Amino acid sequence: MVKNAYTPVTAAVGVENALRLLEGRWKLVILFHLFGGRVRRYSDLEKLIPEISQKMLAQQLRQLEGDGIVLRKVYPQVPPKVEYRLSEWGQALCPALDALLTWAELRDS
Amino acid sequence: MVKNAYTPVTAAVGVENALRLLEGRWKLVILFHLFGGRVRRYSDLEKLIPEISQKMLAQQLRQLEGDGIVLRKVYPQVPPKVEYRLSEWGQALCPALDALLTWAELRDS
DNA sequence: CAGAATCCGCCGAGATACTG
DNA sequence: CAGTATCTCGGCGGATTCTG
Repeated sequence: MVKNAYTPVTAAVGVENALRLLEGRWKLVILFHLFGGRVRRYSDLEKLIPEISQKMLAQQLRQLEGDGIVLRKVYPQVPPKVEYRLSEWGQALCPALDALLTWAELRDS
Repeated sequence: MVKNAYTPVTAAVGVENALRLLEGRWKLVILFHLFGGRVRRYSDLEKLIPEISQKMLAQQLRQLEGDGIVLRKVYPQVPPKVEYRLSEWGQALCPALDALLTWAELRDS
C-alpha cells in the first residue's frame, strides 16, 4: 500500500486504532516504567504506582499484553513470580511518545 | 527544565495530558480533515463525516478550540458562517501523529 | 446555517473483598 | 505473590427535538 493512498479518514482511523491501544487511565504510566528494556514484577509496579488498584493494574497489563505491547513471563513456582517487559513493538513506541511529549511542551513556549 | 530530569511518572503525565486532548471519538477525524492548512465550514465537516451527530461535531470542535488546537472564525452574517482551521500548535501535531501511524503499521510487517 | 437542550444506555474505572 | 469477583458511580457518546 502506498503512503499517499491515505485519505484523511483512513489515516485518522489508523491513528485512532493506535491511540485506542494507549488509552486507559494507567497504560502510559505502566509503559514508561517498562521503557529502556526494564523488567518489572507485578509487585514492583504496584509499588512504583501506589495510586493504582490491583484490579486496574492487572486489567491494563492484560490489555497491553493482548495488544502485543508487553510480554508476560510466568515462573511456575511458589510463591508465584510474574515478570513484565516491553515487546519489540512496544519499544518502538518511544519515538512516537517522544514526539507527543515534544508537542505538548511546545504549548508553553 | 532539563530533559533528563523526567522521571518515568512525570513523563507519562506529560504524554497523558497530551493524549487527553486527542481523546474523544471524533477529534482525530476532524483534525485530519483540517491538516495541511485546510479551512472547513461546519457544514463541510458534517458532509465529510456523515456518521457524526451535530452534537458531537459541535462538542469536539469546542474542546479542540478550547485546547488551542483549532481556530474558529465567525462571520457575522445571515445565514451564519463559521470556519475552522488548525492553529499553529495544531499543525505541529503532524509529526507526532505520523510517528504513531508509523508505529501502528509496524505491527503487520 | 450552525448550533443548543434534553434524555438515555453503556462502559471505564474506583472501592472492597476474596483466592490458588 | 499475583491476581479474581462484585458492586457502584460518573461521564462519554448516540438520538432526537428545538432555535437565532
